[in-house]
Amino acid sequence: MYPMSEQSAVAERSGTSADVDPHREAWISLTQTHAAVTGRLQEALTAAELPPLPWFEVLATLDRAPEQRLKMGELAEALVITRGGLTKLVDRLIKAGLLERNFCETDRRVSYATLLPAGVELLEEMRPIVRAELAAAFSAKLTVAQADELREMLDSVRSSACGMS
Amino acid sequence: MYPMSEQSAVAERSGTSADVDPHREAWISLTQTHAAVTGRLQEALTAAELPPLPWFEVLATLDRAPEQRLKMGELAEALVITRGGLTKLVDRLIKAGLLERNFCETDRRVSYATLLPAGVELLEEMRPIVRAELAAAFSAKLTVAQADELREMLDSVRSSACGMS
DNA sequence: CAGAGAAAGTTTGCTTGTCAACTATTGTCA
DNA sequence: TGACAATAGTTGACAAGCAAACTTTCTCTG
Repeated sequence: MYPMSEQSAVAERSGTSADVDPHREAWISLTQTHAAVTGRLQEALTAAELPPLPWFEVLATLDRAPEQRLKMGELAEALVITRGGLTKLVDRLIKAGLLERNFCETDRRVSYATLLPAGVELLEEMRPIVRAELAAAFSAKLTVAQADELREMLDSVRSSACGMS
Repeated sequence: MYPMSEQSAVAERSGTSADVDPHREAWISLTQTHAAVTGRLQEALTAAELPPLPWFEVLATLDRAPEQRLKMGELAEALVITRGGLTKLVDRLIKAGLLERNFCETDRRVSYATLLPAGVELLEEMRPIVRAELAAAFSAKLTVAQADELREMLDSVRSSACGMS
């Protein structure tokens, strides 16, 4: 990915400040890895003529939820996107017949996004592709235990990032 | 972040397939952590009335490069964005007087994005904010050694993801 | 050397998500 | 109770990035 022949030159510049901040290095890796894996997943889904990755995230998140439904706010938080963004995203999935919007009786402000059978069906179709790509990316060089360790570290960082906003 | 009171219910749904795939769990953590930290960085930069995060990434990447300049293609790859996307991004930075576009003598197809003094200046202004946010997110619960370990794991995953495209 | 093909960048059209404003409902407390 | 604040969600305008088509330049082969 990187031009390896120039890597050392890139890294050894006489920078303006004391170089190689381990946090920044870790952050760069996080960013690039996220982008790389996301790209691969997208690519695989497109190649299989399936909907884009955010659709999968919605379906998978709802599938794991208690009644296969979630408040819009909860779903937005789980996907880490804006509420406004989620409204439109859900609109698209509803238009595709995968989801349904329900309104709460006790609190008429809240609305639920509910998974429909067609959504489950599509999810089952997308899952193997996603699973295969993730397996290729993760288990190629990481054991299951390491993957778990990775997850724990990431969760630590996330909790730090979320806590003090 | 998650509604903890319902977490067990969410996790223990009688799913359609054998639940808790460690890879998927790790991937979810990766996604959410990335989004959370990115959000915090954005927020901090906006609060300081500074340009958005992608601008910092461009400046920081060029600053580390040999002559403080990079081919458009190399830069796009380092930032993991499309070349088309980078063209516009660089256009904006040039319009802001932070970068300069140079053309190669020996190969007139390539063009370089070169950091200008104003860009270095702005970078120095942004760096402490970014550094502080990353420190808050990472060093709160991770030692330096752990951060390094995290980076290594992420790099493994990235190399797997990049290798077979 | 000519011409097909590859490579580097840019441009165009479109999708997607964010931000801020807005509506509607609920909670609070004086 | 009644007004004011808080919460949930939606909407509209806008910005940012992607995909694909296109231009230019280089490379390689016959």
